[in-house]
Amino acid sequence: MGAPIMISSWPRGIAHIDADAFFASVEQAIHPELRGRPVITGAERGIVAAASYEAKARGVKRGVPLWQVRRVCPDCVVLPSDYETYSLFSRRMFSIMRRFTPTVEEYSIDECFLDLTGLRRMYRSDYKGIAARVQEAIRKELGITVSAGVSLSKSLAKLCSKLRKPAGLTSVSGRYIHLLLARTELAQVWGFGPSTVALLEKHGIRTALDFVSRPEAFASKLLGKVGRELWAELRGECVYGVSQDAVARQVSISKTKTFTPPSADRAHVWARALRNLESACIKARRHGLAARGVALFLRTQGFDGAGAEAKLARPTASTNEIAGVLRSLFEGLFRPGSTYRATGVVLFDLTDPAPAQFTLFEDPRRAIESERVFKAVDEAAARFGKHSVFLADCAALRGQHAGARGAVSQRKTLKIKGERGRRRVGIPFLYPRQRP
DNA sequence: TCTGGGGTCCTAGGACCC
DNA sequence: TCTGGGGTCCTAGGACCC
Repeated sequence: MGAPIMISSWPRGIAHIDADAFFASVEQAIHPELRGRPVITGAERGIVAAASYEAKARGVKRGVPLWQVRRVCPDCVVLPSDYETYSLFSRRMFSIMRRFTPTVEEYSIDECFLDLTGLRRMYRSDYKGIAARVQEAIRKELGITVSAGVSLSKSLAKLCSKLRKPAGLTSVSGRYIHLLLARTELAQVWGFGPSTVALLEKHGIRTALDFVSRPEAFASKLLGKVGRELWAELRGECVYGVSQDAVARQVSISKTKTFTPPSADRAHVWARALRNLESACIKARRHGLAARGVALFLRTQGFDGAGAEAKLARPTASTNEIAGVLRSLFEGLFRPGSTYRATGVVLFDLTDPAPAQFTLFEDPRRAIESERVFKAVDEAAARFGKHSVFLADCAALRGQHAGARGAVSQRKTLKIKGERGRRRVGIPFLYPRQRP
């Protein structure tokens, strides 16, 4: 028995659109011979990134190692992920939706929110009908299906879109919210992770309806801001707006790589870190961004992670400029005798590149030169493949001498913080996993 | 048999400043 | 030197999401 649900007086129409098995669906759209067959992507990583519905029907799940896939589904077509193509499809999908409403928030490569509020008259249709037309347009034009949920808030719309997949369409109006919530387990709520679920269960809460039936003060006190917001959202109050901006501003860029076999060799581990830095810088330059800080993580064979970060003298995306700082971080973290299995580099405090702002100590000609060099590197990479041009230290990866280290200079204003600390943005796997 | 990466945001507590 | 109050900024750590 739920408490009556209050709804806001403004009748919102929020839709959540979620592509079905997106990567796999795109592959099937492009390669008709794959339609109807079990297809998965993720060959390059050794785990399932996406599984087509045919594969799912055979028991293949996201995230499982490929050797397991071969066991349960030997005739599965295993493809490497082709992100360029997927993001192309993604952009086309979003632009189709923008024909229906300008208020499209791109939440991830295969998901978005639409604000349909106020459009019913124009389309001579209820919100559900508009969503159906969006679905149809995408199916016709791109050859993939999407599932849609329509309700009064983002959180509710997201629950709805999950209800029927693939190609499902579910709309829940204020009057029926309690029915939806009664059958919604806590873990299905967007924003409730394992910790929160465990906490709520200790208070005898099992379903989303149990949660919203408690007083607001309870949610607020137990879970803080997020708890209060979700409490309202689930009751049909639109707390999270649908952002108009095409893309949210990126805050950090990280590159992490596990390598096998693990290594205790200083030059090798350093070369790995440097390669991560190169990848991160390439991405930053591609997005026209510069970093004000860099962090390095080393992960040992056990579950230890050590990380450190430093501020940069000025915002930059030049591998050469950052390499010196990274080297210092590396020297502070690397423990001889330890065996490492992964390195991670994070560029953070991203900003627009600041042209021609130099510190007293550096040579402007050199910085400009460096910029030109990396422009050329990016062009070479575009033509010959990523890492076709690489810093001399990376030669360690190719079994050559790691000479020419003088090519990277040390920053004078280096500050190292949080040494030994486990820190920061984006690399959760470097942290020890919680024992259940 | 332990499965990879790539991200964002919130909060508590300390440092520092009136 | 002790005693209080109040505010801001930064950091480390958590939690979650795709």
